[in-house]
Amino acid sequence: MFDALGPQRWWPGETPFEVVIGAILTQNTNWSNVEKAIRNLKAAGRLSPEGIHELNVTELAQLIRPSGFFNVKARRVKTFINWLFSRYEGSLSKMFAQDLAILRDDLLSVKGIGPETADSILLYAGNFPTFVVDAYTHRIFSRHGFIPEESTYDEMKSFFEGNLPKDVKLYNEYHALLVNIGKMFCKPKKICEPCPLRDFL
DNA sequence: TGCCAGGCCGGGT
DNA sequence: ACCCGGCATGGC
Repeated sequence: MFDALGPQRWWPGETPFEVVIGAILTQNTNWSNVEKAIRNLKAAGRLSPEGIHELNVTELAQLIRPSGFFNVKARRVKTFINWLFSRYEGSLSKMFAQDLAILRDDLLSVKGIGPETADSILLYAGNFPTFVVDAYTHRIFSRHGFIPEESTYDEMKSFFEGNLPKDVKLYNEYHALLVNIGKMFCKPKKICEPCPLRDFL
């Protein structure tokens, strides 16, 4: 895949905090919509833990409106920020100073942060070696018979971590390539025949 | 035009 | 323990 597509410049966030917020906003959402929401936050001078902490949920919801599901996401972002302040004094650096396994469980305890969002935060903002599974990963590998269709998130994560060297750069690039390839060739109700991905896998 | 997007939660069975 | 609807904007 890498030979065919090259490096993906994945998650072009300027700061770890921007990546974290993007990870929540992009839940089941096109990235171009998320970019608009991030631009709004930036333009309003609110793209920081303190900046968001001082907003109420309604104000935040208006700023992130283009990202869709803005009411739920505003609550999720606020919940995360409140948690960040109560647990890590509002500091991502302190948060990322935790051990991987502990921090992952910690993140999963925050309402609105599921396994993919947690792993995205850990890998793309914190540079931890944790593999990110998403809908494309599942679709591509189950359709090709590498994993059962009914695999759980953690089963798939273990599958990839068990078959790949534990390497942050590799995990980063691999997930990015899967998503971008999936966008082109692996839609939910359009099964390509023959599948162009055969050669990659 | 309908389909799709880098999920997750909560309620009903 | 599953299954399923709700959440909502924007691009093609």
